[in-house]
Amino acid sequence: MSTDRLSMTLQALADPTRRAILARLATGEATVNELAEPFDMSLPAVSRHLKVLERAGLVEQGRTAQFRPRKFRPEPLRDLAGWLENYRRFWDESFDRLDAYLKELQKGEKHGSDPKDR
Amino acid sequence: MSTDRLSMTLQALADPTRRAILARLATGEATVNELAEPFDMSLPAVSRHLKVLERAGLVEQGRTAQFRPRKFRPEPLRDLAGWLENYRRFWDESFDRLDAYLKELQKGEKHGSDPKDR
DNA sequence: GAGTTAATTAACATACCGGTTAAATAAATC
DNA sequence: GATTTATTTAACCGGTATGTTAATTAACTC
Repeated sequence: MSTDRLSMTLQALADPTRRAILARLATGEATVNELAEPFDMSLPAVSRHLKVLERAGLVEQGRTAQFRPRKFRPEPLRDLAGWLENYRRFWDESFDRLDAYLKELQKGEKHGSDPKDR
Repeated sequence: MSTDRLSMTLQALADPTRRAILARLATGEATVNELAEPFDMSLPAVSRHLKVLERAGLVEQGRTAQFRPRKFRPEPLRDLAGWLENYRRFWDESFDRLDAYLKELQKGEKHGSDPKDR
């Protein structure tokens, strides 16, 4: 397997079980047992899927007592989205205007969004 | 390997050689020999990479004399981008405003963009 | 400290991936 | 029709992925 960041991310996501785990984690932290519950699969198998997601930087391991709660890390997805942008013009008809809008955002708001907006 | 569309797409993209091939094809059609040229790899190896990309629907095979020119198909990337959108809010600070803008686009322009714009 | 709960590691099996070289197929050219 | 050019298929190989069950580690609980 290729070991560059993007390849690892794509590889990690190329499995429905792992995408399901990620979707679950996007709703909040969870333990391995909780994550394994929906799947017809042994615990070690899930544990290994998690290791793949961790290697890709999509999941982070915490530690509380005998629990190792997992947490979702979106950064690799941001990078993947960035790579995908190179191809958006091939399918997105309104890409030109979207692109213009994004450039506008970037120009006028280098400081980021107002915290009270969230 | 998982055989659902999204998994196949991600699997296909999870290899730097295949991403390079795709990048090349995004600039226009090319034969297998042309595609293989930049790589330190046998022709059959490239041929098989192409088959993976084709299975994912990212590449289409043409036929002219003894040549089988390959063509880029962006649709699976559009779908992947769609999937990624579910997670954008996790990393994009300006997602709220972008989302608003996209909704605006969708509302006001159901007919698509003006052809003369392209 | 014995037992329970949470999770990983070890050992193993099967299948797939990505590369190789050699042979086969397909169409053009001499 | 023999040769050249383009490409795929076949046969093979080593490494890795994904699953299993059994054993181990780690921390809490009684």
